[in-house]
Amino acid sequence: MTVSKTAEKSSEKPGDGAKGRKDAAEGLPEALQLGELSEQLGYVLKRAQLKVFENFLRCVASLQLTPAQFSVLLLVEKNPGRNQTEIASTLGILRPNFVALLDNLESRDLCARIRSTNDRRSHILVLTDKGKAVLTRAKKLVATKHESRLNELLGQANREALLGMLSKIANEF
Amino acid sequence: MTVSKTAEKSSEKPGDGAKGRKDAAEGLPEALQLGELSEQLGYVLKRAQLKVFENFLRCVASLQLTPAQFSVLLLVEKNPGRNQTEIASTLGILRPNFVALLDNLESRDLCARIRSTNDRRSHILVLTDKGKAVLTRAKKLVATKHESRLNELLGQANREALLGMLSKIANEF
DNA sequence: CGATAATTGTTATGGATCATATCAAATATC
DNA sequence: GATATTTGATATGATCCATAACAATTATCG
Repeated sequence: MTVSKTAEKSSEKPGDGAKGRKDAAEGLPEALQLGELSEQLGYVLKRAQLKVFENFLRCVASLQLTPAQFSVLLLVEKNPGRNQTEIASTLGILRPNFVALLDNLESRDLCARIRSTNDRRSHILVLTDKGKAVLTRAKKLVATKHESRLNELLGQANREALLGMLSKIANEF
Repeated sequence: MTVSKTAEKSSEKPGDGAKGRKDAAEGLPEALQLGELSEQLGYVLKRAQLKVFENFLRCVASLQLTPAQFSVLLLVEKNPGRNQTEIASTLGILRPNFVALLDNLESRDLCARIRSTNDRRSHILVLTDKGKAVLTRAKKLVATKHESRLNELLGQANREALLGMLSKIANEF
């Protein structure tokens, strides 16, 4: 967390090598220099992602939804009748790891597995009434508390540009 | 990983609800609709971050460096003489988890722990000669193969704008 | 048709990452 | 000098990510 605090005042020299500089006597904590790190795409991307997830969790804390769970609900709502493999793979989740995630949503009566009639191997996924209601509330919370935060921070135009560039990276990098 | 691959060999169908429609006869794979998911900041951020880390690993594969290890080397080079707690905390790494990371770098003779003379509790961190050489090569690989990829994809101006917005999110969200 | 291959959901499992509690040694504080 | 704090370290658990393997079902094709 305490990362890019952007070096406030480096009045003194940073590295003291091995010979002494009494910190307690001098007082200044002396922030580190990030240097080229702040220009590294991966570094800044990861930090931003952590902050965004953290904020997301706070915003929907009342509904007890993680970003992954929210994305599953969104995708199932938009594509009702798909099976586990389809939903999981489009989210980049491996099938084995998707089982526990679904178990959780199903145990909370947000989502249901239904045996397909034309392929009795697969489980068709649908949202329950409660799942739809929770998702609706989640969308509202995310829109008003989470995504709106971006507009305040970047402005509408920049926000759209950012999403566009990130999508491009996600798809074409 | 296999997310936005736009459904290659999935011989499935879209929403068939519970009643059957034979897919094998029809043919079309019919990709899922991402819907609002593609507008979710967290979703697209995470996907982009995974792609970028993946690409980073490929680019510096010859040096066997992870993004985290690279960031440690960069920060120690820029701030020689700092101790483990300082380096770890500015990277957002908890002290206990930083130990194994450092053990690795030290075992490969890229970094060294030196007992501080004025505080014999702390370990001063410095890069070894080999560490400096490896970091120099890593920087070159990252600049020419990794970061340059962004310019090709977004252009110089957009790349800078992207980094600026991500930094803002990382610091102010 | 029937033997074989492939798919679906699942379990088991291991690795990597992340967080907390705790400890000994050294230092700071009062 | 007694107590508290800091530093690096260990142990441990949670969570996430990836692979192998399995039973049930379906597809393939000889």
